[in-house]
Amino acid sequence: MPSYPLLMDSPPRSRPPATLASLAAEIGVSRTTVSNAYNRPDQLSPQLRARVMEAAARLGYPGPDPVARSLRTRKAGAVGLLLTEQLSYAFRDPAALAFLEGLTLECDTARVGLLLVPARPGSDDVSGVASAAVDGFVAYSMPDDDPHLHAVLSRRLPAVICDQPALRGTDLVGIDDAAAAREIAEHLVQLGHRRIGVVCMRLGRARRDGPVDLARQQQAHYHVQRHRLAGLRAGFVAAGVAWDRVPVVEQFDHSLEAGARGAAAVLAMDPGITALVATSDVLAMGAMQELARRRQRVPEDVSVTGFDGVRAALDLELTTVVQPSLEKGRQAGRLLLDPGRTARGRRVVLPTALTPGRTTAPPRI
Amino acid sequence: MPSYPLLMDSPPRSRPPATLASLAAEIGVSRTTVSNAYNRPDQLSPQLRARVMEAAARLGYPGPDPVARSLRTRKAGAVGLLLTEQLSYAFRDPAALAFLEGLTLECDTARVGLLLVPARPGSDDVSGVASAAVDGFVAYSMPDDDPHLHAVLSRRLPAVICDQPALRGTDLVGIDDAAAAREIAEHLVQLGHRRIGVVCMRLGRARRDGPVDLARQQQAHYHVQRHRLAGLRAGFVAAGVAWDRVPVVEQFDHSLEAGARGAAAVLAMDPGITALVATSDVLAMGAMQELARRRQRVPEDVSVTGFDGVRAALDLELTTVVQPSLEKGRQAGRLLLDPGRTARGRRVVLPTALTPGRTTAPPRI
DNA sequence: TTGTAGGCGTTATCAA
DNA sequence: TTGATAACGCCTACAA
Repeated sequence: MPSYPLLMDSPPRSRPPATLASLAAEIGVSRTTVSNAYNRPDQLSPQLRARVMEAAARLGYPGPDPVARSLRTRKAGAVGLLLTEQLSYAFRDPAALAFLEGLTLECDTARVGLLLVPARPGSDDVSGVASAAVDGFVAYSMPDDDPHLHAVLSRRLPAVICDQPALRGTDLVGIDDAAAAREIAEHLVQLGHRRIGVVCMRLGRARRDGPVDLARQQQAHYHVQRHRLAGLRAGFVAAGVAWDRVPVVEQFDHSLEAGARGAAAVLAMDPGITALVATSDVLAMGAMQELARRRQRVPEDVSVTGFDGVRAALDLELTTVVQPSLEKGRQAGRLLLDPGRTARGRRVVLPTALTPGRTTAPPRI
Repeated sequence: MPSYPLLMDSPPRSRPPATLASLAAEIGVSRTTVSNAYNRPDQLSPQLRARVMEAAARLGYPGPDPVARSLRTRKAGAVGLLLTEQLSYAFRDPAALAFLEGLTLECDTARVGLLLVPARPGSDDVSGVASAAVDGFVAYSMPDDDPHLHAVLSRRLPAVICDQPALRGTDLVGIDDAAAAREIAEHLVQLGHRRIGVVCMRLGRARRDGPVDLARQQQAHYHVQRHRLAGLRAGFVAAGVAWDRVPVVEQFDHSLEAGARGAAAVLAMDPGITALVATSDVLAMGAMQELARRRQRVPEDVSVTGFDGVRAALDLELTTVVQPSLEKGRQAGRLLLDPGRTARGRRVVLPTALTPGRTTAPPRI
């Protein structure tokens, strides 16, 4: 990597950087006047203001320091976004991206920045949360035992939790995961499926891949997954399926590859399933790749369902539940940025729609 | 939207929020001691520290205020990212996403947050830049006349510019756009193409769609586009192509639809082209959709090329130039966060690779 | 229209 | 090991 220390054209670096006070002294006016020149131009004669600005340019004064201003006004002009994953990871999940897009939309109109706060799942270092200069937080899909989340809550700032977990005293945005999952179960039951398998996303902070027993399903720290599994179980049990015989496989990673691995694990546990339920579209699409490798046709040999309704899944005509991910982001932003924000504990539950595609059909024979 | 003002379980709101000073007074120690309890635990007897923390919990003191700390230490613990588009837009561009991913990777390891600073193309309101509490900025693909960019430069903070524009005194990360574009031209020339059309991205801040004359090509405020067009021109002119006969169509939006419209416009200007060059993969993929609608086969009837090497394009086996978008983000982050940062005006030029796919072939006849 | 002065909450420095 | 003091740079009543 070439590195040319080129000619500096930055202004005289000798003098200490100009401040509002030094600028005021320079032109022989008060600090108030300089402050007003920036924040209340109408409180000033145009000539005086021009003089101030001219001097500012001359001395290289970049305008009032945002940090000092924040300290004084008690406003940061930014909101923090807490993501469960290493930041770079979130950008790989289409549903998370849609959420982010919705949130930024609201931040744009409210004229506030969005601070991405890293929250590595393995790390208990919450300094990123503690040191974030923000007016509030949005927590996106965090497990209920995540220290970063609790660090957010202890900051005593406005907070909106999206998807999970359900905590008293903060605003919530989400969907009815259990009901939506149950619809999937009923759809498959109605088609005639009784022998199924499930691939779900991570249920806790620790890396773990493989079969999940009922206890772990019910104790999952990711409420979304817990509720989706509960919904599936309710739907299938109602149709007489013995849930303890249903292979449920957890995948820590959220990727096509993980979906493929999950499908393989499920098939190893019961090669005779007629339907494979995934708790996300990404996992479902990965599962379909695995089935293709095994020359199993979808839906003739095995039906497959997803969850989320991401673009790629809809293009594939995957049977899935469509949820308004972008709208979730918007609602989270609105709740947080709502100027008349007084009541806490508001809940926004967004609608979902079971969307049958071409990946589900009656079981063979 | 249901909205339940539920039971507040927030602690006593009567008292004014605790501060380091009030906490110190409460337990009868100095502020220094409390500060040390948080920042230099080893400078304290364990018992005293325990007493401090206990009192903090009791009074609901959330720890040192990040803004006040920033003011004192002159460190914000965050970097700002300036994007040319409404934030929500950037999340639709795979190359921008890859860049973002690379940048966040570096921010993660450096333990700093990333502040997304909105910079609407139409707006001249640079208050978002002026009020960003950050230690430095990364400007991603901004036009050279953008007021937000100049606001960044006048903040006198470390700044790294990615892709464009080339400005003395700041660090730069990019690729050799002209050379890469010229390779595309030479590839097509070698195949035998002499009658071509071009769809390019926006060349200025104002919305504009349609044919672009040479003057506008050479005055484009987006350096990347300017250099790519210059590279194409150089390559084709060298082969005897009369550039002023080549239809070049600008598209303000960056989407598949825009690519389709651009292709349509080019074909309207010269239905006899044998190759269509797009200055981004997204535009190229949109153009292919338009060609498909017209029952023009690629590459039999028309060859198509892109630029960027995004995943979807490579899956389609589009002939394109692959550039290391994620690596650009990393390099930008490194340059900015480099602790030994003294020299300005460093330049990092990353390699590109012309990657022939299945969308280019010799012209028919 | 302009100026005075106090304080926002913290940390660095130096002394005890 | 602990404490006193002085900034950090700004905003905003209030007064002139």
